[in-house]
Amino acid sequence: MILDRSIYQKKTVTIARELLGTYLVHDSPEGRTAGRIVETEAYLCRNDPACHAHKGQTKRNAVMFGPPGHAYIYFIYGMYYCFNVVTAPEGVGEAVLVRALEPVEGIALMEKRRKTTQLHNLCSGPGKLVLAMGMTPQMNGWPLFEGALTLHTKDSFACPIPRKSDIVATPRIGITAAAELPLRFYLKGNRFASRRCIVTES
DNA sequence: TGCCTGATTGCCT
DNA sequence: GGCAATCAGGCAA
Repeated sequence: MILDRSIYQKKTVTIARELLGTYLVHDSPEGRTAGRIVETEAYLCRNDPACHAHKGQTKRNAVMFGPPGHAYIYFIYGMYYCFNVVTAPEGVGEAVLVRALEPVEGIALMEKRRKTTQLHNLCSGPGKLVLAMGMTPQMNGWPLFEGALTLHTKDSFACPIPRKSDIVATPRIGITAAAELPLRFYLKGNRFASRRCIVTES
C-alpha cells in the first residue's frame, strides 16, 4: 500500500524517523526494485547551514521549495546522485535524505546495476541506492504517492516493523556545517545501513 | 581494519 | 574558481 499523502504534512524530523521501515519501490522498464529504508537524515530550513535550502531558493534546490512528498534528486561530487523526500509546506525548503536501503525485491537487477553481488553493499549509501534502484535525475520533482517511483507502508513486505526504541539518532555524515546536530536516524544493528553507520554501531 | 586520495562536473559566489 | 549530503581502491599495519 502506498504511503498516504498526509504523512508529508508532519514535521521533517518526524518524517525522517517514520520513513525508517517503509519501502521505496521503483517500477522501471527493466523490472521492479524495492528496498526497505533503514537510514535517513533530516535537512531543515532554519538554523541548519548544511541544508541546500538554507541560503534560499536557487535553480539547483528549487524542488525542495515545492510541495512535499516529491523526489529531490541532486548531483554531487561530479559522479553521484542523492535521493531525498521533500518535506515541509510549499515555499519552506526542507527534505529527508535517504541514505541506505535493505534490498527486498529485484535484487538481481540491483546487482546488475551496481556490478556487485554483495547484498549488503548494494544500497548501503546514498549514491549506491540511487544506482541500484535505477533512479535518474529526470525523476527530480516526481511525486512519491503515485507513478513509477513510490513509497510504501511498513507492512508492504515481510520485514519486521521497527519500534521507536530501534531508532538511533546521531550526527549527519559528510557535512562540515552544523555537523553536531543529531539529525541522522538509522535502525539499530541493521547491517544494510551505510558503512560509517555500522562502525558507529559497534 | 582503517585511513587517505583520486575521480569528475555542475552550481553558486 | 572553489567546493560538494560520495565511493572504490590502494596502501600501511
